[in-house]
Amino acid sequence: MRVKTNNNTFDYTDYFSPSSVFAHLTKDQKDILNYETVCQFMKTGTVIYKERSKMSGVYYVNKGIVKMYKTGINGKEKIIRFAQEGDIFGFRSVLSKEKADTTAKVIENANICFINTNVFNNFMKINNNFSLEVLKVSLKELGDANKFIIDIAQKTVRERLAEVLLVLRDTFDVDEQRFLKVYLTREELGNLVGTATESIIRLLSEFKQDKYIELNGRKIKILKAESLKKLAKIK
Amino acid sequence: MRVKTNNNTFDYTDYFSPSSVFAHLTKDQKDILNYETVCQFMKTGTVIYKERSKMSGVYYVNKGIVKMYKTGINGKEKIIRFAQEGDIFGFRSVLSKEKADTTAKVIENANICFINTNVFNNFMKINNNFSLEVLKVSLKELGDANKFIIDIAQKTVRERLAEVLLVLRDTFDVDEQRFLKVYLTREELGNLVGTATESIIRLLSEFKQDKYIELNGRKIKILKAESLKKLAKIK
DNA sequence: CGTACCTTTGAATCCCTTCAAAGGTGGTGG
DNA sequence: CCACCACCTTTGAAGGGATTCAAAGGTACG
Repeated sequence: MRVKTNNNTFDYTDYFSPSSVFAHLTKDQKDILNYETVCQFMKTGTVIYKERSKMSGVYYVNKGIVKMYKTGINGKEKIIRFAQEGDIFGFRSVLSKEKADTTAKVIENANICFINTNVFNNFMKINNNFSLEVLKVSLKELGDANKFIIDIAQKTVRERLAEVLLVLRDTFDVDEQRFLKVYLTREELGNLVGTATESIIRLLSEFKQDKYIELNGRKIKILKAESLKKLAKIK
Repeated sequence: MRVKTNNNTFDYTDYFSPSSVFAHLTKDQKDILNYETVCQFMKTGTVIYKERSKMSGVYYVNKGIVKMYKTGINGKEKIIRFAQEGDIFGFRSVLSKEKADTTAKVIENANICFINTNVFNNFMKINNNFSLEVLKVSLKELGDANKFIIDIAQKTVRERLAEVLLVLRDTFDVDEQRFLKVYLTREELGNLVGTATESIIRLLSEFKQDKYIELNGRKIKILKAESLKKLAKIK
């Protein structure tokens, strides 16, 4: 893939992650993909695309973390999902030929690749294995969304926060000191759980007092996963 | 398709709706599908499959309405979506090879068809047009789910009910007297909106007093769609 | 070293749930 | 055809979880 350098030239570097959907392309198709893909460094806070914008292609996370969120009443955001190394995003809009229904924003310095709609759609058309793999990704997202709907509809904020912490651990893993490898502001946690920032703060400090978690600024360490699981009422 | 009769023999009847995903099969594939499909009358209340059951195929609604719901805390249900004439359901679990994540229950006398996993998966494998069409359906469901998540996270129950009424009208249309063509119990409306039955009752009677809607038992007529839209804060 | 943003705590308010109880409706079987 | 039972609808009242507003303290980064 082509990676933009500071002086606007290109370097040709790594291939796509073997766990990404692109692993299911043929050798020739991978070559085309690598040639057609343009990657770019983006620092935390960069907006990749906005809700209701027209999409001209799909994105691939080569490195870093991106949050996808929808803006609701009073400009309050709801984080729908994250994309990290090896994930693609933006394909829902491209495939359904609709405008973006979320905003994508970098929350950890990232290297983001862009794949043109034509290139992507062509792969979808000519490579059934590939399109089935993309289908799998969207089914996974659909399953997650369904699960979240019942959680937010029926669980308390406390239960949802406990569950979100466990999900974050499974999604982003932990570092050597067992801190979650994703650093969210209290507000972002609220936007993820679907509650007010203040509620997150109160509950986090409650979890800390109960020794379920350890806090260090935005870094969170889960101490008692089992207790959180019970609290979250996870079956 | 084969339709089971009372004395356990089969009648061969109608083809699939031209608006269904199966319209994208080839003539030969349609013949196979029609031969392999078994349809059956099911009356209101019939459970087609339960959450966590192993799926052996996908379903097609030839007639009637089916609700898909998840059971949460205290056995309280959350309706995730409906399937009506021409819709397929159960494919998420079949394709992702997972157990069902919802229960499917008939809420209006229905004729439901069953298509074996092998048959369905084979079509997915050999007919790219077809699999892209199934992808489209799941993308639609994903878009709806994402939209619902922000609604339930940020809107009040009143706003959500107003929106749900409008969505029901768009989904099921109205009869000659302009009543919604779907009859839900107050409890089901609650399970759809994500609130208590009593809240639905209070709000419906409020909407009625405000002349936004007309009620006749379970039949609902929307009188002022624009007012409901404004109330629902729909962009 | 100052500004912008994030975090924390307190207090008041409210939307919604829950519990309880009564009234209504529809369908089934005698 | 009517009675009875199961289920659904309605209304009232109390209680609580969560939001909102406000204000102060903390932190990071240019």
